[in-house]
Amino acid sequence: MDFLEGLNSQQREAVTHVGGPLLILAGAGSGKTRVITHRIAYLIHAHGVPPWNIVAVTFTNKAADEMRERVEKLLGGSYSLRGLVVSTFHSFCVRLLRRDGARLADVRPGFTRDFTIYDEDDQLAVIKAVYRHLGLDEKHFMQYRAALSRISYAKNHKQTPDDFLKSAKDPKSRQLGVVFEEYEGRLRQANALDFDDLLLETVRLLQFDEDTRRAYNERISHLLIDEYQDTNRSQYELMRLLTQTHQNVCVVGDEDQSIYSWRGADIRNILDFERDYPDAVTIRLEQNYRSTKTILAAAGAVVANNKERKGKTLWTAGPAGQKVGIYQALDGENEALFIADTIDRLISDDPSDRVAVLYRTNFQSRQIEEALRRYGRPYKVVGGFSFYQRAEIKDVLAYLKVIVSPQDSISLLRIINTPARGIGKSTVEQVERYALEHDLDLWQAIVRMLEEKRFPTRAEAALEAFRKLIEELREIAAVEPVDAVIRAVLDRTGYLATLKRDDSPDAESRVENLEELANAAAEAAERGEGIAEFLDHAALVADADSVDEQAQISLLTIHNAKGLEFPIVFIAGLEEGLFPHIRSLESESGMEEERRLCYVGMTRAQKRLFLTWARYRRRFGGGHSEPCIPSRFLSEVPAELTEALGRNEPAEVNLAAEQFLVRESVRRTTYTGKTYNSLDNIAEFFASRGRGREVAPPPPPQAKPVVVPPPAPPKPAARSSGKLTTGSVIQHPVYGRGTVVRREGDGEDAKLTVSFPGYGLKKLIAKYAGLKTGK
DNA sequence: TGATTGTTTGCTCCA
DNA sequence: CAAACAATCA
Repeated sequence: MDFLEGLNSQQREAVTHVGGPLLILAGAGSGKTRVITHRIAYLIHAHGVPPWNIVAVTFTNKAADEMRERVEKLLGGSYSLRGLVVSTFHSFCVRLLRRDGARLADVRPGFTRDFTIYDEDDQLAVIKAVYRHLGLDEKHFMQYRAALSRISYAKNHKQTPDDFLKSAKDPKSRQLGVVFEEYEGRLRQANALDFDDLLLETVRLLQFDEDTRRAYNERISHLLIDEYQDTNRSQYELMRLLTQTHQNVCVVGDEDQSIYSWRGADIRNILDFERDYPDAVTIRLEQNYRSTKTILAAAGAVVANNKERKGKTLWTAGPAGQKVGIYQALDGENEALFIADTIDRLISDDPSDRVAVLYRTNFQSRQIEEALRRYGRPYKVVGGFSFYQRAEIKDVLAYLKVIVSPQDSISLLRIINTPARGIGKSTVEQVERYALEHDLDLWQAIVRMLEEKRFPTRAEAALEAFRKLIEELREIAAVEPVDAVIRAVLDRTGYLATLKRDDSPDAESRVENLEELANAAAEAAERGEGIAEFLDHAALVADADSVDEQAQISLLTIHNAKGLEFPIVFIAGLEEGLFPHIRSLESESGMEEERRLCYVGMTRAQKRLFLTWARYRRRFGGGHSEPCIPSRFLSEVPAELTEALGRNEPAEVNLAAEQFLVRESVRRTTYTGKTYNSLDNIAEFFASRGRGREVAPPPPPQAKPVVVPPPAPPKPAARSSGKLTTGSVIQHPVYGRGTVVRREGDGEDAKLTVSFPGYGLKKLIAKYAGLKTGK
């Protein structure tokens, strides 16, 4: 096994330098994932390091899975990788706390290893409750999110509510200190940890509990940390605490790609590594294997405007490539149409090219999605509104949380009257008041109040039924696997029945989502996961984990694009106030971070890069357009590396020349219904549009629109749907060819489960999906 | 109590 | 425009 083959000399050095701290400064596209995976394989193979002595930390779960697979592949199956830990910091901490966290109770009273994880929505619910209790409101005091971010900042800087109160000078800060205090109190009472706590409490445990610390130090002989530039203070301390015995820590990062300071990432961690570990060896990877010379030079010129950096020069042996395309659109719609039109042409030329459309904020995806739909081009959106954020999913998960941890009052509040079971606002308030007075969690309060017969008869019956329900579910949970528990929740709470009674398309998709959740649970159960692990997974999945690298067109924020590469990249919305974002304009450091973000975005491109901006953009859906100033980043790209598209070169793209004409036709065809943000919903999209309406046949799919094609309407219902049986091959307007794997019902109303290569299983209603029998 | 309607207000980025 | 909240009515 030769792990050094195909590596350049710096990469080799990074792989083979063993013993002592190592800092790898890896520029964009310099093959750092490759270095890490090869290094792990090398440690195991050449140095006989047992896999269970190695811990590698990555930024996303997906990156972790991939890294593991790549190491496995490198070692060619001749080693078992049992015990090798590759995960995110957060997953690592959760596992550590669940396994060895019992003694944390000594420093965090009430803590048990069954703790719940509070995500941002839960945190918001806590803050809202605290505000309500203190008689504060968002308008006169502070926005919920602002308060949360201040609290998070304080926590990450090792401030307790007490410290905070002591250092508070003005009344507002003092008030916030009280909010902070109560926020922490409520989390403790619920035995819940927020995302900050997961890291912080692990640090505290390791500091306080010498046995655990020693055990982990002995076990971990080699620690590797990816994306080191985005670690925060607790992650840094964790690294220090875990490398006390062996100092074999290898960190890989690039200060030019630090884009998470708002999450506490501290760029000093990487800038000061050599000071923290005086015997550290530093290796620079400066050869880029990803982008063309032009793209690299353009991105480098932008980031060169930053002052806070070590400074490095990336070079590539690759071709010069085409110039960076810059397009000035009239407005957001026109920008989206330009992007869709250009993608359509590029993909028609070379279907193997994958394209990414990157943007600063999620809301920008909407218009681009609409434009792509009009061109009939399937796409995948990463992030935005994720599966686990949907109300129905959160509801069911809240039931699970309450089942596992009765103290979890936030989840309890969520489900106490969902579906409606006669426990109204006033009853809930009564319970809350009682709980507060007697220092109980809500569940305890309910039980006690029932015993003391404190409710009017109607409320009492409802609450008694609720208590029974939860207790029954708990009994089921004690013996049954997760998926069975979810089924029980869906059935016994009447949740599913309530949804099924509702015949809106919305309710229908909710049922499907729940179906999906149950499937996911069944898979988890097969892997031997319990409820707690399933919940952990749901809490720790990231948007970026859902990236589909096969997708031909991906829409995602630049943040989510970190670590990825695409042959063709568009960055949309390069306007002052949007990118750089308005909230970063005030401070120099905020500005520099935006610039790094721009650098990250640009360096995702392998062959072709387009930067677009709009002269007018609407802030809110219905409002009027506001004029925009082109982003400063556009002018930081040297003019000789760019070419203006549209306006001056109608041959290149016809849209600009016809801008106003385009707008006319766009106005007529704009779809004003619900927004859909993922490919999964496209079938539904077509379905709801086709309902009860006469529609013209769609344009031929491959037609090259000169200006803007009419929206691709759904194809008329296939008359032949009666013939569709298991095994039939059909043609879908979006997913292409697929095979029917299951059928429920007959004729036009038949529900089909179809397997589409590249998209997986999709459930379709024959009548609405616009299917044709394929050849 | 709970569903329906009316009104307001708002857009970072994310594990 | 659309979610979130408030107010109103059954």
